[in-house]
Amino acid sequence: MIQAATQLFLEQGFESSTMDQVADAAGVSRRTLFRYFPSKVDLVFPEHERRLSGFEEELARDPKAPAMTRVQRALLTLVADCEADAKQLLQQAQIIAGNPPLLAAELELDSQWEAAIARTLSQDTDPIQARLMAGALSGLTRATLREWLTSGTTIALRELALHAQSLLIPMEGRS
Amino acid sequence: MIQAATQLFLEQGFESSTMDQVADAAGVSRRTLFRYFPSKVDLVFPEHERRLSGFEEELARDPKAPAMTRVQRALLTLVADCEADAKQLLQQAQIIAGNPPLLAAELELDSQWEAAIARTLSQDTDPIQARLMAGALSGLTRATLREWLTSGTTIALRELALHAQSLLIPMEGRS
DNA sequence: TGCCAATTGGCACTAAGTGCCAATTGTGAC
DNA sequence: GTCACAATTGGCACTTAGTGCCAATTGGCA
Repeated sequence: MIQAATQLFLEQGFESSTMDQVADAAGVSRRTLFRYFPSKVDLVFPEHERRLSGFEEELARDPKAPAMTRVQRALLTLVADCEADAKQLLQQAQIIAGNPPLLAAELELDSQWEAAIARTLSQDTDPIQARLMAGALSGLTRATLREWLTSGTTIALRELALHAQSLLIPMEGRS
Repeated sequence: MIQAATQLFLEQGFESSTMDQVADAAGVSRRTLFRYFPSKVDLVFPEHERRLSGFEEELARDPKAPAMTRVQRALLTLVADCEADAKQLLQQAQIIAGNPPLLAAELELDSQWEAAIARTLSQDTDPIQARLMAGALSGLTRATLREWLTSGTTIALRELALHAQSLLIPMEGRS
């Protein structure tokens, strides 16, 4: 279904494709389509849940290390995960481009990273401070991924992410 | 219309209030309501446009000063503007609470600040760096405002905003 | 083959949002 | 006052996302 939807969205845009069309293209009834994807936007972010739980696993790993270190590591893993799906994410970006509701949906999904980061950082520090840092880190990472995507995924994502982190955590272990 | 809508949303929730009800309560036809507020969510963020243009004016003022200084100043002005509307923003937060589509809409509006910041910072620095910093700053400010709102607007917003900025721009003129 | 559970499909319904045109209201000229 | 004109408002019909309900189909298994 995702494949059919993606193709349709790329061909004629997200707004102008109806769920009827997607259902037809996927060879399934409209009702069934809605059972798998409760909303139309869910068709655009199929990998999100998997990526988020991978991110949270990485945050939980090695719990004796400082929270900030784990967060940095998890963000780098997340970014590497995105890099592996470059092609799909580029398509996704193309579908989203200039579509306010989709953009909004993406931001909301991103904010789940922020919440996970905040939870992790709270283990080591004052919760307020933790949430502020989480806001900055997720904003930074969002911007990093956006740069990477608008470059057509040509720039070195990991290097950019490291650079971004250095803006917030001035001096830290570089390899 | 906004008043009628706000009251309805607070009483029975955003989802379960229909545009028909809002139109009735506002003493206007459904069609007219949609002319003033093209979408239901627009009823929840009536001050956004005004606040955004105030923010952009502030960014443009005193153009000879360093871009980062202007951004910091504009964010403090924005925050002060929010503080002046505390009551309304608290209601807004209550309406939004736990409502994914509204949350998403809010994030999308916030991302316009980010874009404005990025444009301003680009005047002084490398655009990529500018957009990364804009992501961090807007994430930080979003988190700051969220803290303030979840505290019931009891904490000192300006102080928290200054503290937040100090996370990203370690040492800078404090008053 | 017959039974049971799970998946799928059909149908009717609500509600957001839009286009179109008629009705109403306001405004200035005379 | 009233006529003409423009702008605002309202009514209506339509599309589409999303949901609830129940019947039909499918798949596994004794």
